[in-house]
Amino acid sequence: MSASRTARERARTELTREIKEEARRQVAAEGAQGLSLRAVARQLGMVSSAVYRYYPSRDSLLTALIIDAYDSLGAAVESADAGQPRSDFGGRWRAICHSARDWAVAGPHEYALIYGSPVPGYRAPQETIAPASRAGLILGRLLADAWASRAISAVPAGPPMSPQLAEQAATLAAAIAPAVPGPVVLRGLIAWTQLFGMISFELFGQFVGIVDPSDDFFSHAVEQMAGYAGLPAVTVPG
Amino acid sequence: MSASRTARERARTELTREIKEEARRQVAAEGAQGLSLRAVARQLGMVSSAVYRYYPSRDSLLTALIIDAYDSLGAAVESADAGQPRSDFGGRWRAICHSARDWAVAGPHEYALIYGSPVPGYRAPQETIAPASRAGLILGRLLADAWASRAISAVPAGPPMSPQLAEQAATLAAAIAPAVPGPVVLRGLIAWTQLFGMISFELFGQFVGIVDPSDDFFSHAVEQMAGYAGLPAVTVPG
DNA sequence: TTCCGTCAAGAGCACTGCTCTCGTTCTTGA
DNA sequence: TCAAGAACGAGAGCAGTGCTCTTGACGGAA
Repeated sequence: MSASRTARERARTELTREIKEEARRQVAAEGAQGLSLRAVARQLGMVSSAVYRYYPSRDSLLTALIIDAYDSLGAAVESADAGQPRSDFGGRWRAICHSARDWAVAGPHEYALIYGSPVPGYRAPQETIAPASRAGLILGRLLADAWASRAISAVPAGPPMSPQLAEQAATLAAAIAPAVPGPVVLRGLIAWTQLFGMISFELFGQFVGIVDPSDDFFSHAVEQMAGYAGLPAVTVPG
Repeated sequence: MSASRTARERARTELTREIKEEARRQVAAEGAQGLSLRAVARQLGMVSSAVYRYYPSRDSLLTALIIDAYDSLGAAVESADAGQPRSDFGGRWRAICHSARDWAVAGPHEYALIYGSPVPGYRAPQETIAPASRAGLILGRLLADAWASRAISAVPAGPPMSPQLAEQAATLAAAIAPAVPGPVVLRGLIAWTQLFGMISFELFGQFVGIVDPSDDFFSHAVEQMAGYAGLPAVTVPG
């Protein structure tokens, strides 16, 4: 009842953390498939049923790991973005892309956890959507900054948008990049899907025998998509 | 000894096929995780150990399904491409993209099988790489046709390629799109990764609350990437 | 001190992939 | 034609899984 919690509460939060960390180790080593509650319990010197006092099911433990993974990626992207001059929009875009890829390559199983195929009967719970959008928010802020300082000025010509798509783009802009026109936001989203398509292809083996290693291709594509999204490219502005 | 095989051989190929089909049903319904050799055996009225006479392991059965999935996707893309006038390069690109997406949406679990995270300790065997490249070959042929008929003429300006990337692009061009310059092939590959990034995002729930439904966004992005890759867009040529 | 809630432990259920053995059946070569 | 041998289905069994239930001990609050 004092300022510090009771011994029981401290033990509880401590064990909850230890279980999650051991689970993360297993996922990092073997993938989500290799996560076994019994193995976690064994490693921690407890019996399997005891783990259920802390996580009601295997899925809930997996959800905790998913949230952590989203957060970890978001933090990596955030710090990469923050490491660039705020007005160097091309540099920020490159930093964002490369930090996402580096994060994924460093922990492919954790990447697969969030951007791979969803696990069996798993449905993303509500608690995951906020952390999931964290990385995307950085891109939105970059677009907003670039637009506000007129680094992106001309609304690109392109095929006309359907009313539904225009509304979706407006809603998305309002959520992550206020005042940025729909077409610009859409270009950003297209570049975003290209980025993660590329990371997935690399990590899931689709580039083997095509572009392997794919470092140079990645950098090249990031540069190309910067230009496509209206952000200044590295040397050749057009 | 006659022209037709023995009864045993016929029974064997028949049962092999039935096992695979039942397995495909299970994967389509529950995902790869839900594939159980015992359940397959039960459904076919045999004992579980008998299945091992036909597929030496669960992974080998999964590999057979993966090959079939690649082939099925390849066939869908091929027929969509063939359904367009050979010189309508924009139409062929759109048909390829939409057929790939339609195929994926119709069987999301089969899509996840080949473009999702690889299963546990699974390493893609040699037999999968040929079927895996089938869909990509169609894109290569499209690029080659478009280039040969000068529908793509100007080699796009862009950031310089590293020697390694240039060599990779040349090798790739030689394999799937002879005579097409590296930068054009690279643009095609970037558009290709964007396409599958988009399909994965849609199927794996990353578009929920962003662009949902994503039909219009998909069509829009396909159009944009057509322009990016140098293929004629639907109405606005620039 | 009493007493209730939390806890670890263990047994147990239903399931999995996979292996081994045991008869039976089909195929092939002499 | 007939026997050797390969292929086959059936069953038991092993080691592992997620999860549930009960039991008994312990800690913290009244």
